[in-house]
Amino acid sequence: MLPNDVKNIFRNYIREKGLRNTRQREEILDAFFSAEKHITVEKLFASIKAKNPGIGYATVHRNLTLLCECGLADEMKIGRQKTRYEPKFGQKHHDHLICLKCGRFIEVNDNKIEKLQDKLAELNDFIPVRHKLEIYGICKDCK
Amino acid sequence: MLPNDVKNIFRNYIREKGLRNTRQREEILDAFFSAEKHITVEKLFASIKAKNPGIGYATVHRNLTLLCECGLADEMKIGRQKTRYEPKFGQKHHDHLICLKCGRFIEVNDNKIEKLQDKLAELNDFIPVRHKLEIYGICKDCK
DNA sequence: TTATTATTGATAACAAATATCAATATCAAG
DNA sequence: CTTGATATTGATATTTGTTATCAATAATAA
Repeated sequence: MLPNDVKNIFRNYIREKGLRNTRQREEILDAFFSAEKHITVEKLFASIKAKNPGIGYATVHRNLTLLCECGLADEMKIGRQKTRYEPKFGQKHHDHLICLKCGRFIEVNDNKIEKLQDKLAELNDFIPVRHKLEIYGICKDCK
Repeated sequence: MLPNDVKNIFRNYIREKGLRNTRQREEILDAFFSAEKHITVEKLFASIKAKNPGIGYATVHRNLTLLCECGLADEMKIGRQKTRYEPKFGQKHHDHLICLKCGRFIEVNDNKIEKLQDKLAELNDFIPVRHKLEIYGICKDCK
């Protein structure tokens, strides 16, 4: 079961934007937060369709976009793979170690690196807004 | 004019692989290293076509891939934009500050960050191979 | 010079993301 | 609770960027 706060953020966003809540939206929200992290539209669609064969691909896609807009998801494109979506709620920003063999994502965080990044930006007269750090390599299980 | 070393790397790679050199390949190599950095296939194609209307899109695309293979180019995908190619020769690895307003790329490097990344990987029993750091924000001209 | 075969250029095929649209569902207002 | 306006859905078409196909051509070694 997912935290009520998540549902509230979602419902409030919908209300504020003058959108409407639907059975499908709730379903997609639930499924997305229970599913594996870094999921593709295709996989999420399949998992929802298993319980509700009526669901449409476009609906899942559209609502993942909506989740990104309201800050509950992050879109990530890795190389030539299809777009993945990562649920986001409360948790701190993190970077990724990505295994070149098995494709596994490991979430990591290093405050020193973050600070140095800000310094690096400042040095270039650049106002940092967000960043993305991906380290590609071989994970411990694939060594 | 581009350094002879670049041409030699290219020609040697072609020879070693049992490929053949062509007028188009030389043209694309020249154009790529004279063009703006982080160029798309489309733009490079257009700029070559201006001088040589006979050139084909597929040829440009194929040979950018070839340049990546021989280490003279890097492919980069930013968000939902089309793939960009960055000429690479001699220069050290670098990261990018990317302006959210004008789209400008600023190349930066920080040795401390690189070292901390290696440490971070090691901490997770992960062998780093390469990485990508992109800081998105507002550049000094767009403030 | 010739034979072999890699390359080219035009275009088809492909895959993922996005747009279209008639049918349906939501929800505010009465 | 009903109703009307209109947002959403689901199926599918379209678009977009990338990659594959293939006959004609061109590069290289013998």
